[in-house]
Amino acid sequence: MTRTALPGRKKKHSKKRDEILDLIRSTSSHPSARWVYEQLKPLFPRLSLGTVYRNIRTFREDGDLISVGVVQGEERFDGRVQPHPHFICSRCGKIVDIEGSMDKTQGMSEGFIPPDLYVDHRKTVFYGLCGDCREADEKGTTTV
Amino acid sequence: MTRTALPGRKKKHSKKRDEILDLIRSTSSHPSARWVYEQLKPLFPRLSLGTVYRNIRTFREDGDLISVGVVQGEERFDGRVQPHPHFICSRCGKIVDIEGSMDKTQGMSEGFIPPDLYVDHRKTVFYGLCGDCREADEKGTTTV
DNA sequence: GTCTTTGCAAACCTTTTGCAGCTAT
DNA sequence: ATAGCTGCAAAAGGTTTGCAAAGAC
Repeated sequence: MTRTALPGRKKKHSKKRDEILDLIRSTSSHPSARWVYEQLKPLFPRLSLGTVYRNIRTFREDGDLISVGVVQGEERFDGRVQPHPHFICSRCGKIVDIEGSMDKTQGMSEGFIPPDLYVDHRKTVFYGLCGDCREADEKGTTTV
Repeated sequence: MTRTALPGRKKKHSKKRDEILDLIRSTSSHPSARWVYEQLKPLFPRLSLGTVYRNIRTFREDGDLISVGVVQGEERFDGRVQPHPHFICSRCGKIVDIEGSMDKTQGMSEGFIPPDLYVDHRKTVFYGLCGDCREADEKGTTTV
């Protein structure tokens, strides 16, 4: 699902669009739209935030990226599209990829899912404190 | 965590606050703040949306409810606070509780979580189509 | 030339907040 | 009387959208 391009949609090439996807794919920071915008703005002084939002939306519809979720009010994305768990720091919002296969289809048909529900995929997110925030906690130097 | 009441906070009794929590606890619809507001507005004509938001925030800080996540732009809550998986319909946003213990601490220390990350809890969400939306799909009568 | 993409700004929506008045203790 | 709570309206902050200009084919 979400793989079908809209019937009459034929894309034209766009440098900015390419850069947006490349950037998201090249980072492991699980960026927000604003972060992408801020990174690319120096390269493309005429870039606008709306363009970033529009392209990210299209990428998601096309399956070129996935949404990790909304963290502290901002939606965060991941260019690594194969399902995998994430860790999110409850304090600073940092997102870390977790290695593991627990997000595969396995475990989906174990019987506790009502039969009228069609499951397409699952997301697993671990919450807690990242190293930096835990250190700050121990020192009492609350950073965030 | 999120169980500690703020140092100098002593609550006074409030009928509206009680009703808000009771309502959230009594439904399995995993409501949004607005839904709660709309349900209670007839009972309390002077209820304001801000009050609902304020109380829900406090409940979450006190561990009286949990956030399931942001679905179609709205945050959704659950009065069933013990960890359990959820199913979210990608089309209509319906949320269903899933029975299972996969959200317990088990699986958290299986080695694939970097040691500097302190994991407090995890969330598992299944995505797909609920029965109604799947039916609509089959009939071609797209409802949502 | 046609259709897509973009910049810009306004609009949208959910959530938060300031403040004055009200309520519980 | 003193704190906490609420209504109201405004503000905030992220995301979407309308439209005209620019770009791709």
